[in-house]
Amino acid sequence: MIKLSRLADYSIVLMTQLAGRPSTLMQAPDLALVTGLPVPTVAKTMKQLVQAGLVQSQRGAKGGYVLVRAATDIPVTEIITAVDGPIALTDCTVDEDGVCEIEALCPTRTNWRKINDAVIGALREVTLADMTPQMAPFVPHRPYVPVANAAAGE
Amino acid sequence: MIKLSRLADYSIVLMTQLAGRPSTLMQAPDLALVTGLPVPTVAKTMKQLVQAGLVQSQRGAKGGYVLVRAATDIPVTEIITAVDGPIALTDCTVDEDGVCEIEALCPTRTNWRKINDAVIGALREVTLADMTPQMAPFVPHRPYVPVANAAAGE
DNA sequence: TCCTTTTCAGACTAAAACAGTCCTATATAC
DNA sequence: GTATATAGGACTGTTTTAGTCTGAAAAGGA
Repeated sequence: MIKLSRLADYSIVLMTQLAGRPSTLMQAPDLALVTGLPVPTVAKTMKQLVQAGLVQSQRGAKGGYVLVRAATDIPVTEIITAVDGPIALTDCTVDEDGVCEIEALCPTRTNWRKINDAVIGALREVTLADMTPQMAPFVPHRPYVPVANAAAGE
Repeated sequence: MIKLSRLADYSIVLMTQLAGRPSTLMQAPDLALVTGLPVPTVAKTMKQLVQAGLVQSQRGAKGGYVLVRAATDIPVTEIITAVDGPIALTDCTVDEDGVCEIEALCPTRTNWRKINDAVIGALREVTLADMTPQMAPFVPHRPYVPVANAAAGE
């Protein structure tokens, strides 16, 4: 079914949120609120994006996340790779010298690489900016209420 | 990591074997021998290729499998789809009307479809013939020995 | 300086997807 | 009629993945 992981999907959505509000520090709970994703999942994903150097983080009070580069400079391949690892349709295409145990019987290896490159090429054409259409004008201040209190308040 | 399933990979390998010996009836054990794959796995994969109409099967003694069309007429997408189902990078791209629960918050859906089409386009360029380079000239008659006997023979 | 807020790092658990195997039924050739 | 092959489906074990949780580190403000 050739699909990318759900986390990679999330990461694109999160990145578009950051892209829609350039130079605005957004915190994990904010992003969770805006995207509808659970906070821990957002945190986990953002972690990976920071490590990949796509997002800059600021710790501590008034912390949050910002894009490092402009959205037009970020191909979606880079986001996907950051979360899912290198794009490789088959195991053959991962290493130069195949670890493929049936390599001798698999004359299609070089052709796989061609296909792989074609897919990567198709993905590299698209930037984060292309994925960021109309966007809500600003970050709503979040009416964040701890669950326990919220339940008690009802 | 955007990868196709191992079964899809196998199916390409198996198809190239059939493509290399046009109009030759090959049996599951033969294909297993040539590819190095276990027989049950070959059988399972061939089953799906037959159902997809890519391969014709003949039951009974002297049975086996043949390609229905010429290798040049079979895009790899079709093989992959037969085994893995439709190519869909995200769940968004599967249906027309999204079943996506965060659809309202996901303005990237149409853009995903563009990316998806780009990938499919890249894959459609490649036919089975492109994946079938040099091939062993004929089907070796198989020196098939049941495992038990083989062990006893050693 | 201390306390609060927020990210960082890693481990852990549960669930889903997948590969692979096996058994029985059906069709064909001799 | 018997031997040989595929067809169809169910089943199991493994791997991958999603998601959660806990403690540590860093920054801001009182």
